Amino acid sequence: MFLEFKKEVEHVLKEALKKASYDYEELDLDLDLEESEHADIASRIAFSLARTYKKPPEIIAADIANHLNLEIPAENTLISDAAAAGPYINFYVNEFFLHKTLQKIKDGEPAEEKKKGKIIIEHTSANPDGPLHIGHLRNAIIGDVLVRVLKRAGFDVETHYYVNDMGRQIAVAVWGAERIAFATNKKADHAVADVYIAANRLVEENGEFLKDVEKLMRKYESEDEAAVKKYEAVVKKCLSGTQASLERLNIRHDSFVWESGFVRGGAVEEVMEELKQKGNVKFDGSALLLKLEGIEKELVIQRTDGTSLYTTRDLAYHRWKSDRCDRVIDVFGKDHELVSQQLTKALEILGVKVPEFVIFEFVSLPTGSLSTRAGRYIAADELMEKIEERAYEEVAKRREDLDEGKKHEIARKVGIGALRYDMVKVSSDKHITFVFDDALDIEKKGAPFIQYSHARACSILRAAEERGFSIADDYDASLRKESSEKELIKMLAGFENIVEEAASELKPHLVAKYARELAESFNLFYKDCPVLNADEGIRKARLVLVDCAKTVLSDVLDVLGIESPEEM
RNA sequence: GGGGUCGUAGGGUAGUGGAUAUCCUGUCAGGUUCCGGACCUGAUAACCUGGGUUCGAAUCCCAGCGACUCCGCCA
Repeated sequence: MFLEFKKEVEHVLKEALKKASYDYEELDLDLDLEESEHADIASRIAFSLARTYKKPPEIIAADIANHLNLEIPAENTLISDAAAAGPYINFYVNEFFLHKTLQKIKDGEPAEEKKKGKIIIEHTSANPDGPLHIGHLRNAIIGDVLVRVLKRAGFDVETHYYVNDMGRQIAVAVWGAERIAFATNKKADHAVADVYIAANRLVEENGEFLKDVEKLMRKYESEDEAAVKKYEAVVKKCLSGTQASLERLNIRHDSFVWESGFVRGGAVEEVMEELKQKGNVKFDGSALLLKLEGIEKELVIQRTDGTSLYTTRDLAYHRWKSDRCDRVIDVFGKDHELVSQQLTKALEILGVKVPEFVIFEFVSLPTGSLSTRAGRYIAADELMEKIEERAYEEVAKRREDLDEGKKHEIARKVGIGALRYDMVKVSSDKHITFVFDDALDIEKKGAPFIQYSHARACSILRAAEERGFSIADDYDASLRKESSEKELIKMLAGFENIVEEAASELKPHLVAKYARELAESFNLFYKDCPVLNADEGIRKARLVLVDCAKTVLSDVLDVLGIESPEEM
């Protein structure tokens, strides 16, 4: 509803500017509208007019305000009032706006198809040689929230997990599996990691083994049947574990795309040939280098022995993706920033539409940066386990009345929710230090705070039903007088706007911030405004509001990939 | 050495040119005859330094300092 309000403000303001003879169009000036704590929307245009018309902005603002025509019948406008406040022109919503906002939420999503095109988004894509750790978790959760935001904003979204099955690391793991048995009592990805780490040690100790590994890699690249079977067994085993972890986090990918497919299908070969023709390439011995504009270092696209490299294979993958959608989005760690630039330049040479990158900064531990080798990492599974345990303690403390199954279910929703919220609430270009105890501290104003508001709303609605109160449309909106109920409705009206913003700027943390503010707003309303104990008229009006708040709280949590428990 | 990102109360964090800088946490002081206190209210306390652009800078530019990171015929 906020967007409709903004449109009307634009219209009314433009009319006033014309009447007051300000040539904003000629001057190519923006109306400079912003949300503000002083008004529902404010315009700062007087500042920019001040220069041209050589008058103080306060005078101009007052002048424009005097020319505003707000004599519109109440059912045709969303504006109640507008006035100059110093150099600003402030606009306020009316009762009809509040009423329409609730009605729209109650009626649900309009059936109109708002197809905005197809997006392929790649995220997580961890090497299949071990379990996910907290670094991957940030990638996965940022990626998943972005997917949900974009879907909600009307895009057709397909999610990819790119499987790096051609690297040396995987080869070591596969080689290791030939001689070391997988532990049978461990989750699949953890069992693979054990073998990989043990194999790594062997290879480091004995140079002969390294040759075996390289032989295996060549066999795999040339599609040797036995090698392919061995690879598939190990990679699929590991991925099954990864998928289980992601599932637990409420994350699912639409498809897993194997890197090797692009080598085997000849796509990599094609890319290299085309780059030779279109790009500025040169040989260094028999290795092939590609000069990229604006990047100091040449990109090696073919090894001396003629085999392909990761980057080349990634180019083939991106071309393939690009043919299948309107926009390509990659969620990459900060360490891939240079790679992303190289990718972009090389794709431009190939005439392929370039991807958009969401780069997130690193996660480190208080003891230093993450390092699988040094054993400085926290496995995602371990973290989820611990946080659910912690959540269970909290639930058990508060809800002795519930049975075990119910308590565990709530603990799972609260624990995973807290984890997900923690990972998206911070802007992705911010480096974060992961402190285990802080993450486990569920008391902070994170997901549980928002879930609690939702549970409260549910609780009121449940009690209303028990007492036989119905949620009806025939309420009297004029009985709504408390500022906290009006503020809450305005917050509800802003939801779609926030989704749009998060989608266009690819900033998932905006949604997290909004969710918290909405919950805050609901809690203030809850404090100020009795619902069930109010007089019938007021009760009716407030029940509708509670119902709508519940809907939006649950919607925003869903966009964050967090479940909304009805009680907790 | 070269490039990039970041620097906001004791710790963490929002805010990409405009009104009194957001929120959490910490510390201190309060609040429930009422629908769930995982809640609410108040106090405390911050824009790294130095220049510049601008009517106006946390925000843009330059320099410095600090943190992290990238600069493989690895992935």
